[in-house]
Amino acid sequence: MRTAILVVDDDDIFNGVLVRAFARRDIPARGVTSLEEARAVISEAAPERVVLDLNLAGASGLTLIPELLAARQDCRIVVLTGYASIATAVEAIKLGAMQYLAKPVEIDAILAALEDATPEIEGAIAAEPMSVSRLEWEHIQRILQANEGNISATARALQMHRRTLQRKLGKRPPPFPPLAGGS
Amino acid sequence: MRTAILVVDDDDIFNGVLVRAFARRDIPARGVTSLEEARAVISEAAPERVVLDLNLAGASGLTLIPELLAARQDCRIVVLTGYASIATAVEAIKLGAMQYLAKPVEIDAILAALEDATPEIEGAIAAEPMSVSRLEWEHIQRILQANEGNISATARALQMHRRTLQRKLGKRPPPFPPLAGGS
DNA sequence: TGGCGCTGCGGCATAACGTCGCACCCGCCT
DNA sequence: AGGCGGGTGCGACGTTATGCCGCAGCGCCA
Repeated sequence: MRTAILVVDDDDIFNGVLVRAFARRDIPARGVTSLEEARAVISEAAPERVVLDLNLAGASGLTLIPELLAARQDCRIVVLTGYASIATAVEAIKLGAMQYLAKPVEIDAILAALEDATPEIEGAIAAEPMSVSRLEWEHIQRILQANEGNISATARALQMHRRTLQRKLGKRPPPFPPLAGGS
Repeated sequence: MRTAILVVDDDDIFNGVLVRAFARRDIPARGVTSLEEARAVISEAAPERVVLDLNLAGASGLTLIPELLAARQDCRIVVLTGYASIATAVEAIKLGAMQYLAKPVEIDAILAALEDATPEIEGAIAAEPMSVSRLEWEHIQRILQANEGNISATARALQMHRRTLQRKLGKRPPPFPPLAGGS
């Protein structure tokens, strides 16, 4: 028997929507909204399937991936975030996540990613180049990643004013030109 | 002894820039511009380090990743593309690439990704990343080039207002970052 | 306990941007 | 010829974003 799907997302509303959507499909699911709660659930009964949000009240959900896999090797993790960036996507997959999806996304895509381990190799290549704003966002995320989330250090590396970086980070990422949920 | 870095990119100019940049650092490198050439090199002497572009004259460089790893398990692959997307990034990492970077990118970032087997972040930070303005400028030039100098078309592709593009083009290029050959 | 660095945020002057409009040129079609 | 569509350059104006101050809170460490 499979354990319930663990939904980790600090957005109460979205979290609820997900859990109920799973419930409607007779899939047991449990939602938590913080790293602490998540850890508690893990130590209690390591989940087999997890939907993980990256922005958990400032903390990065990324850190949870190794813990999940340590608790259960065959744990299937799908990362789901409203602030999708290539940098964090690469990191998440490297850490062992199965899939990385950008919100908004349909429940079915999440389920598919959770169930389906087969990646289609013949991934289509994007037709359009990134917009300048998107490129900037990706670049910032990458450097921020390299600096372990240190905003001041990132601002210095980017030769950008710290205040400006803060403001940029506070905003939503620019729309991604090509496909998102695909795969 | 390490084999030369294999650069797979159908953009002759960028390919040349990369190979020369490596040469300037006394790093042996060999550039090829097609999947066929790449396969030839692989069967001849499986490279240890590879810089792989995704858009190879229509074909996806993604397919080369399994082949490279089959030829040499410890092959280090860095995917580099001008048409980055989260979907292909996820795919590339799943297939075994070490890093996924969006053009334009600094040579140092490529080298750092190639060398850094361990997530030792310190090394990566050492090299200064491009400033956002410089990154933007490089990107604009690239797309402008692709559109044969057509400003209106470039503005559309970049989802930027034509007036804004004009103003940006009218200004001098942003302060020079660390990057070598102007690509 | 004070110093140091990171963080978040308010405020303000200035620069950049989005948007509209205009004139001009060029190639094409009828 | 005239009309039409597309590209280019540029002025003007209101709206945003940015650079740069400053302040307070927090964790860290000698």
